Amino acid sequence: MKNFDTVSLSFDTNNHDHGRCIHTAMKVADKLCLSRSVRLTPARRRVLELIWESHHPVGAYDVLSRLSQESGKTAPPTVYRALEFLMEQGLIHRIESLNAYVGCAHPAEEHAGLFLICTDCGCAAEVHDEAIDQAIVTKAATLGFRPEQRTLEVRGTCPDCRPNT
Amino acid sequence: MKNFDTVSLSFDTNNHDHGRCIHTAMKVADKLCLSRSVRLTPARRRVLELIWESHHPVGAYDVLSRLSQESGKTAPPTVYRALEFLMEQGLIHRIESLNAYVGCAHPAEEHAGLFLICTDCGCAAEVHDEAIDQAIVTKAATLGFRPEQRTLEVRGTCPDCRPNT
DNA sequence: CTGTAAATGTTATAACATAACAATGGCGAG
DNA sequence: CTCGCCATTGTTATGTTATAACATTTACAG
Repeated sequence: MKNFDTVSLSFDTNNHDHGRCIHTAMKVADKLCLSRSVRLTPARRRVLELIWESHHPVGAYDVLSRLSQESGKTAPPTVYRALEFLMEQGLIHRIESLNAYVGCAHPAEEHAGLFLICTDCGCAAEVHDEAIDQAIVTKAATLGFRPEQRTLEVRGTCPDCRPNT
Repeated sequence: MKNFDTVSLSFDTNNHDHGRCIHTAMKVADKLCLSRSVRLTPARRRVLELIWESHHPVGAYDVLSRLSQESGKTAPPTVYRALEFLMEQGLIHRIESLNAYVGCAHPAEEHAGLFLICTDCGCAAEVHDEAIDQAIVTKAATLGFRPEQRTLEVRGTCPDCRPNT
C-alpha cells in the first residue's frame, strides 16, 4: 500500500482508501488556514469536502446542488465565494478545460501543476515535473516572456482505463 | 523585417504588418480547405477573418456582435458552428482560460502548441517547443497515461509590455 | 432537374459566473 | 461588556458563454 500522507495519487483511483484521502486533505486544510490566520468556515470547509469526494473535477453547480440538498436553498454566490477562497489558499485548482474544480494535492507548496485528465473515467491527477517546468521557463525566457500563471491540462486515457496493452 | 510567410509571430505585435498577416492566414485557410474538400463558406471565412483581426483571443460573442453589425441579426449558433468548423480544421485554437479563440499560426502542421498570453496587452503567441513536448510525453509515459489533447496556456507579461529591464 | 446531405436560420434554453446591496456574525478597542 | 468595524453570508437579479431542437435553404452529384 502506498503512502497517502501527502494525498498524492497518480491513478490509484480504483483501489485507494479515499476516506483517508479526504481526511488527510481536510486536516492539511485546517492546519494551513490556522497557520495563515484565515478562516475555514463551515461553508468553505463543506465545499472543500464535497470537492474532495472524488478525484473527478466537480462543477460549481454540482457543488451548489449538493449544498442545496443538505442545507436548503443556496444561491450561486455562496459556492463561488467558497471556491474563490479555496483557490486563493491554494486548496483547490480550477480545471479550465472543464469549468470544474479539483482538490489540490500539495496545497502548502509551490503551485504549478500539470493535470492529466482521463476522458474515459473523468479522473484528474495533478503531477509536478521539473523537466516540464524548466522547459517552459526556458522557452519563455528565450522569447522575453515573463511567466506568471499556468494552465497545463492534458486530456487522454489513464492506465486504469486501458488495462490491456 | 521578419518573414511572415508562416504567419508566425512571437511578440512583434506592435510593429508587424498585420494586414499581410491576415492575408496570409486567409490564403493558407483557403488552400487547406480546398485540399481537404471541405467548404470554407462565406460565413466561416468571415468568422476566421474577424478572429485574425488581431493577435488577441476573441470571444464568441464579440464575433457575434461584429457579425450582427455587418449582416443584421445573427444568432449564437451561427458563430459557434463556424468556430466548431474552424477548430476541426485546425484553423483556430480555443484559449480555455479566456473562453476565447485565436487564429492558428500553423494550421497545416501537427497541433500541440503552447500559448503565451500577456495579461497586460492581451496578445497571445502560439509557440512550439520540442523540449516541452518531450517532457510532457515522458512524464505521461512514466505514469501510464496516454496523452491525446493538450491545453497549455501560460499567462504573464510579454516583452512589449515591459520595455524596461 | 431533382433527391439528398450539408449548411444555415430560428427559437428557446442550458450552463457557468458575477454585480450589487442587505443582513449577520466574529472579535478587538475601549 | 458593548460598541463598532470588517469579514462573511444571504438574496435578488442579471451577465456571459454555449447548446438543443427543429425548420429552411443551398450546393451539387447523379
